[in-house]
Amino acid sequence: MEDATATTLATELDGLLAMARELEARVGADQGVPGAARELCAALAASVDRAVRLAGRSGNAGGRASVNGQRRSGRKAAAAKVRTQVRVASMQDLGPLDDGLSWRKYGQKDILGATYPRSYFRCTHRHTQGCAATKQVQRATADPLLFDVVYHGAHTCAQTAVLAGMEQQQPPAAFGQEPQSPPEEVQWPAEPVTPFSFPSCCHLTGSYGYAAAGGGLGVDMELEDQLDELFLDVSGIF
DNA sequence: AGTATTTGACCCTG
DNA sequence: CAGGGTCAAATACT
Repeated sequence: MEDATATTLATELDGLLAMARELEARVGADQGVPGAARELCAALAASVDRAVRLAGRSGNAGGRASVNGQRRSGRKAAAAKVRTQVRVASMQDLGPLDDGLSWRKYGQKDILGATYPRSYFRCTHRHTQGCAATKQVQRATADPLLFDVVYHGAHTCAQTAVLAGMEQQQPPAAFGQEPQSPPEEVQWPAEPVTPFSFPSCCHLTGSYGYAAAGGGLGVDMELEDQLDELFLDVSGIF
């Protein structure tokens, strides 16, 4: 009975942890970020990490269920859903849309009630490494400059390993010790200062009301609430 | 030539 | 039944 819930929770936490690490990495790489923000991000990552441990991945919280050859037939436990709102200064697809990972657009749908269509992205290495991460990007109806980015699932590809690993205490020379050790390329756009394309044109938005979402995004999760608070907090510091 | 994007159709869920 | 998500073929771009 509670197995499904536990599994879902573990999956959610997994996604949270990934995002926390990413956020921490971003903040840590940015020189213009106040120390308080970094501290908060570090605390966030630590807290999430602790939560993950507390949850105990006794279930099969490894990741995706099973990749059947045909269509998905029993998508029971929803994958981790993490919503992020990002505002960009220009309508170009830079900054928040490029979170350091390789995304491939696989679809676009016009959403009822929304002015702008929703784009569907999935990890480029899905066929290569079985990375089941997907994300949806949609412009807010009210603010065309405001993007709603929803992450589904967690990255299992090499890029995520590097992304999460570079922020760990592991020395930069230990890159060859990835858990999965993919023989593929593990290289980035090679940003000297900011590994993440986070130029000075994008900011996390503090205004996080549902009014901007056009009613299309209804993620009823307590985790999201907490995320909202966290992002609000971080945004306030920025 | 290979890869990423676009676009329409199909299928599943609420 | 309507809306939303994914697939797959075609097209565009590098």
